[in-house]
Amino acid sequence: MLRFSKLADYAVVILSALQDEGELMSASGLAEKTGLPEPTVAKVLKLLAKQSLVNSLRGAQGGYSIGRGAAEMHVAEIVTAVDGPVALTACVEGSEESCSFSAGCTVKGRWDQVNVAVKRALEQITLADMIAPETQCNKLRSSLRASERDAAIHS
Amino acid sequence: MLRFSKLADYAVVILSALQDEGELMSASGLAEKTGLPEPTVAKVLKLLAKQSLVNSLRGAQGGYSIGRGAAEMHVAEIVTAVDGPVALTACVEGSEESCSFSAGCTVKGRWDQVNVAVKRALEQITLADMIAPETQCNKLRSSLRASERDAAIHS
DNA sequence: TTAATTAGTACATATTTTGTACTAATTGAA
DNA sequence: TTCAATTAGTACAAAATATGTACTAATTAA
Repeated sequence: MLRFSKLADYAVVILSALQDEGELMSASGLAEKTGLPEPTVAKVLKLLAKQSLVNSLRGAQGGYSIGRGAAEMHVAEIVTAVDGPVALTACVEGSEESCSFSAGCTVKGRWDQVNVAVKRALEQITLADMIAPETQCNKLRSSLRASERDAAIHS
Repeated sequence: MLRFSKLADYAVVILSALQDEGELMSASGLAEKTGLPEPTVAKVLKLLAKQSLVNSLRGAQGGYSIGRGAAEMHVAEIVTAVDGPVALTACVEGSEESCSFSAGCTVKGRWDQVNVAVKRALEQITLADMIAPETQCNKLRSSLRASERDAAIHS
């Protein structure tokens, strides 16, 4: 099925809420605003803070603020921050654990290009795209045009 | 982490083996050739057959053959066949189950474009790309043959 | 010093994936 | 016709993973 974890979903919702607010917000405040369970929000925020996608401020009156503009924040980063690096199968180059069937394996290391392709796709969509309605359609249309061009060339 | 299931990995290995052989092969034969456990191979083949990525022939002397040329078989199809449709989160348009937090959710349905982008990326890579003309094994074999020839000539 | 707040870690539960087993249906051949 | 080989379909136990929660430590403004 190839899916992201729910945490990635939450992360986007939380970042969106944070950006919407614009100012420092506590984890509990964000939980209230988003309607997500507080411990989960806290967990996601910690993960995002580790990658500097949000700035954290400890202590009383502390809280979180968004780390950078929504247009400069790629989906790839967000997903990676909460779910770890994009590595679609065990059979990727550089992976420590070699699969036990490698002897007869004709596609060893070939998932690499798939990884790269997916990663690239995720890098071309930003948080801003996910929040703003117009940008989304425009981007879709233009990438559709691009792939139609490609198809025309290759055929 | 965003990963494919192992089944998708196996599917590619099996299809590759099937294509390499070129003729009708039984599930057990493929299991032997690939080194994968037989029940797993059988399971994958059933899933692939359902989507016509392999042709199945029942009965004695039956088996599986590849459904179409490797260059016409996209990774997207293979992954979809074994893992189900690409649907990265519950929050995709058309999804029956609306998430329980949709009230405060500002990114409702926005994962759609991410889905589309990933799907498109997977559609641009074929089984042929993953097998690649010169696999490591082929390279090894051919260089081995070459050195054997050299040895014969020089002796 | 105290209260508020994040950081880090560990863990029980729920869910999903994985691998296997079993039965039914189909087909070629003796 | 009957048998043996083989796929189709389904169900399920075990393993792996994700999820949500709790707890303790560290930090900081008042």
